[in-house]
Amino acid sequence: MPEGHTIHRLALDYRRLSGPVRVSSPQGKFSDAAQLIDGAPLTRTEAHGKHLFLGFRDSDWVHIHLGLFGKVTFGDAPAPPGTDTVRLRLADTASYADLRGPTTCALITDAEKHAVHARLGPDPLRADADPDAAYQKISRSRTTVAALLMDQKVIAGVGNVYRAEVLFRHGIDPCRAGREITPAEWDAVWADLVALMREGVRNNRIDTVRPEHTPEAMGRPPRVDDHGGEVYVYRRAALPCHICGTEIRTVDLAARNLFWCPGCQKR
DNA sequence: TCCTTATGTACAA
DNA sequence: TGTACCTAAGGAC
Repeated sequence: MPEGHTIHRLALDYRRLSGPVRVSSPQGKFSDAAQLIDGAPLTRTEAHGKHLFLGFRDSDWVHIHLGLFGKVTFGDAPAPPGTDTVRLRLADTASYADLRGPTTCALITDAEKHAVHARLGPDPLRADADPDAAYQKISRSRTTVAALLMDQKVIAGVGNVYRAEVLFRHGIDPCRAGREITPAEWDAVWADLVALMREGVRNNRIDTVRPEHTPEAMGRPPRVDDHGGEVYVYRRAALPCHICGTEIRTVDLAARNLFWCPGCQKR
C-alpha cells in the first residue's frame, strides 16, 4: 500500500533495528551492495515522498522505492530462511525486516541522495516542506489538477488514493486545470493532506471519511471498503456517493484509475 | 491453475 | 501512449 504515509511509517519502523545490522539479499539481486554494509550500524532513516533512505555509518544510504508491488515485513528473530523474493534483509539480535518487490533498492552516496531530493516536490509529511513551491507549478499549469497531484516533482507522496480522496473532500472537479485552482483552495488542500497523511502514518492505512459521514452517523449499515480504509470515492465506481447518492464515476487516466463524484465535484 | 488487478515509475517511440 | 518491471491476492475455472 505504498503512498507517502506508508514510506514515512517504514522510516519509523526500520528504527527498531539497532547495533550492528546483518545485511543480506537472499534473492541475490542486492548481494554485492549488501556485502559492503553488512555489519554496519543503521544510523538514521528518512522518507521523502515515496522514497525511503536507510542510512548506514556516516554517508552510505540504501535508497528504496516500493513501486506498485513492494512490501516490507518485520518480524522477531530468528528470521525464517530467506526466499527468492526477498531482495533485502536486515537483521539484528532481536528482529528482522524483509523487503520484497521494490522498484528500487540501491546503495547510494550523499550526492546521489541529494539528487533524489532535488527532483521531488514538497512532501506534506516533511517539516521542511514548502507548499508554495507546489502552488507555483500548479498555478501556472494547464494540466489537470488530477495529473498534477500525482506528479512527484510537483508534490511528493500523494498517490492514487489520496489524490481522489482529497479532491472529493474539497469538491474539486479533477478535470480542472491547475491554473484554475485558487490560492485558498490550494491552502485548504495542502492542510488537509498534512492532516490526512499524518493520520495515515499513525494508523498505517488511508482513512478519509469525516466523522459526520461515517455509516453510523448517516444511519446506514456499516461498510468495509475493499482496500482496508474508509474512503469516499476510491475504488467505489458505480456505487452511490456517501453524501449525495450520485454514482461514483471512474476513468482511465494516464494508466491509472481516477474516481470522482460528479454530484459533489463540479467545476 | 490461470487470469486479473493493484496505493508506481521510467523509458521508448 | 504503450510497455516493461517487480510481487501477491483474489476470483474464475
